[in-house]
Amino acid sequence: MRDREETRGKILEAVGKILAEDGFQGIGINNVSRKAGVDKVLIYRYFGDLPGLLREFASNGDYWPSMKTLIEDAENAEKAPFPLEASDLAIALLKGYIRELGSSNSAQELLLGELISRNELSAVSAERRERQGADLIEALVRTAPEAGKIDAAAMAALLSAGLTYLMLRARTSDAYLGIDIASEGGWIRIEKAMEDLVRGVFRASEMDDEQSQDRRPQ
Amino acid sequence: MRDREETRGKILEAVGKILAEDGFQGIGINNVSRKAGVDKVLIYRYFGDLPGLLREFASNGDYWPSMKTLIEDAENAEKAPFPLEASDLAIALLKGYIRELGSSNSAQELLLGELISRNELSAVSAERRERQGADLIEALVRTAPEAGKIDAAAMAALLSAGLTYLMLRARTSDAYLGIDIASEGGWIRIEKAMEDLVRGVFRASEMDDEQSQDRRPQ
DNA sequence: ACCTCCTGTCACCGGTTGGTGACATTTTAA
DNA sequence: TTAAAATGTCACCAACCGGTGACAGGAGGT
Repeated sequence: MRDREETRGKILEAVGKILAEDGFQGIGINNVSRKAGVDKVLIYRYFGDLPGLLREFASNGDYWPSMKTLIEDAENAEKAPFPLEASDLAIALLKGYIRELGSSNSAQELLLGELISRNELSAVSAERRERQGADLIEALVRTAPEAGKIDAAAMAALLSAGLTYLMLRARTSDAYLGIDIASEGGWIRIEKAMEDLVRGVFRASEMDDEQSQDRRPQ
Repeated sequence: MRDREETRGKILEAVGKILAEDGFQGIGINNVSRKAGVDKVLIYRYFGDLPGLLREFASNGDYWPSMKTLIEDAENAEKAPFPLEASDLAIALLKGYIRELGSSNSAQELLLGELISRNELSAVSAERRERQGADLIEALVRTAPEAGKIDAAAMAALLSAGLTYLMLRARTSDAYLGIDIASEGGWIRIEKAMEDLVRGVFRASEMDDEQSQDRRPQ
């Protein structure tokens, strides 16, 4: 009742809870204070204003699933019987991304919020994820150098963007372009399509190598 | 001043204007009435309530760029010197989609609105576009039957979803996964990546054909 | 001329938003 | 013990939201 840090904690906790339950748009001074069981004037005292609260939440909260485990999982899988091809690694990363994103409502809300408006929370979270994404690409090219021949970043961007959109879309629609994105079966089709696209582009790049230059590296 | 139809027209027109200028979230009774120069009570009289207004607007307005011209353009291009491959047609369609979507702020707002919430407007527009999308896939498979061997719908869904997300994302962010989606150069990379992915998967599907069965159709 | 219906105008409702000033209580330091 | 500073409480603000009731004026039909 008289502990500043505890009160601050309850407020930040409430922000996280609202983000996960009510969604990004539910985050407001009145709603947060109500959910935290705290007078809203304390929010102003401790965080300045709403943007300040969001800024604080963005830099402290662990609202985004760790991409580190995603990379580690994929790199561990690389130590499988025979070395994975770049395509396998890329596919593993993208499938991991689907899994992580699909299981975190907060992450989905955050991504949605980033689309809707620029604000303190979305700016910080976007910037943080941007860094993680760069790490991901870097990890891909590092462990599978042949991925460097193609514009892996642009393809990863396009495919992960597609997966992201379909994930967000499934929240309000059942179908997209005839695909039943609300069902398990629809997502199996999407994963398969993603897999075929990735494999196809790597195989095509190999073919081009054989045609254009006779000696192949390694 | 005493013409019901004219007033109705001004109201619907204002909805379209708000959609294009202020965005989806700006559509509200008070805002519409202000923009239309009409007392808001008339909106209630002529359209019932806000959902009713949106329903009316959704079924009358031409807020979505015509996909028909998109298909026709692609099919006319098919009458080029030598018949286009399925991959060329698919790429042409997707590039057309980028062009159409990129030039229509209303369309972008509508897509954003569909992500945010289910309401009368987003429901109708989503359903209408769903039909157009099915036409698109149908046109693709019709003019290029070899596309039927792969899950063209799932791939089209994934790729167009990716393009859509990046387009919406560019409204609030400058970069995505290191790609500068706010610049022309970034979009050239994205288009190129999309092209490589599509070509790759078609070529891979041809290779599989040659391996699995010796006689190829046509 | 009368009455009715339709169009348009205006003031108002309860509820929400982000934000502030004044004050009581508690904790801490001198 | 006393004074200052931090913490918590409450009432209030203007601006907005979607929605409604009452009323004025004009048009058409009888």
